[in-house]
Amino acid sequence: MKIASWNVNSLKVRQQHVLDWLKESDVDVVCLQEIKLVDEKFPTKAFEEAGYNLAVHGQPTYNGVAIISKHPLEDVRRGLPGDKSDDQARYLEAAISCQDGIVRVASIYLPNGNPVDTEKYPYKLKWMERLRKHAVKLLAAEERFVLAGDYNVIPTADDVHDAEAWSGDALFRLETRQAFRKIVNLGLTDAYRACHTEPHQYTFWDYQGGAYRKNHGIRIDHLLLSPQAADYLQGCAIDQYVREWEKPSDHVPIWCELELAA
DNA sequence: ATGCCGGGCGAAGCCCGA
Repeated sequence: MKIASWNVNSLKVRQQHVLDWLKESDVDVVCLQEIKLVDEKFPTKAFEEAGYNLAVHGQPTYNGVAIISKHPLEDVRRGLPGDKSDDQARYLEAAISCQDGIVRVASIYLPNGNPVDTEKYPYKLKWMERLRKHAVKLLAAEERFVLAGDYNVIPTADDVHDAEAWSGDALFRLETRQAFRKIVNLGLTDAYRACHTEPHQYTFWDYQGGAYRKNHGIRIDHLLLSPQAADYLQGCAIDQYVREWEKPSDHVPIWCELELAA
């Protein structure tokens, strides 16, 4: 089963990109972030006609996450537990069942957190702690799961073109990396790092200043696997070529393959 | 270079992203 994550930066603008990429990548499941749509405006028909099942947790203008799957979606959960006052659509979870078994998948759009001297940064850190607590609960079930998303976290200096320049940024500052490690160190596997050791592989390049041309990127989109899922990990890749399409998202898809039949 | 792009909203210019 191939499971992907992609921050599309507006599904309205990127709908055809997603349909084209689904066709050629042949992934089973893609977790989308920043769809920037309310549920009613989701292009349900286009994806259903292409043969996909959908779960959507939308919101006007900002945020919004979705899961698009060839296989049926069950036990859909909208929103990250732990704060009833949080109305930002950043978390969606569903169980995907195919003939070789079930994998629980979450689409995550973790808060950016900049500027760090505003309420945005503590919101990010609290959100990460809520995610950690939720991961503890998921792990207790001893199931296969993939937490896929735009984490807005640069895990190490190898995951950014200029670590010095990013040292104070909400995506890279020490507290952020510590909070991320607290999640990973519960026993999750960063699928990309489990399959690749080479540094400076990125999933995001800013639109500004020719960042893509200069390869000034960051690796912030991650697939975190439970031990039960990591046992079946066969490969992981970043589809960087999508960044060269006409009017691209600033993020590219990342996917992993679980060989469930093995 | 915390706004150089690019999107939303809505019809000009501000808010937001990373």
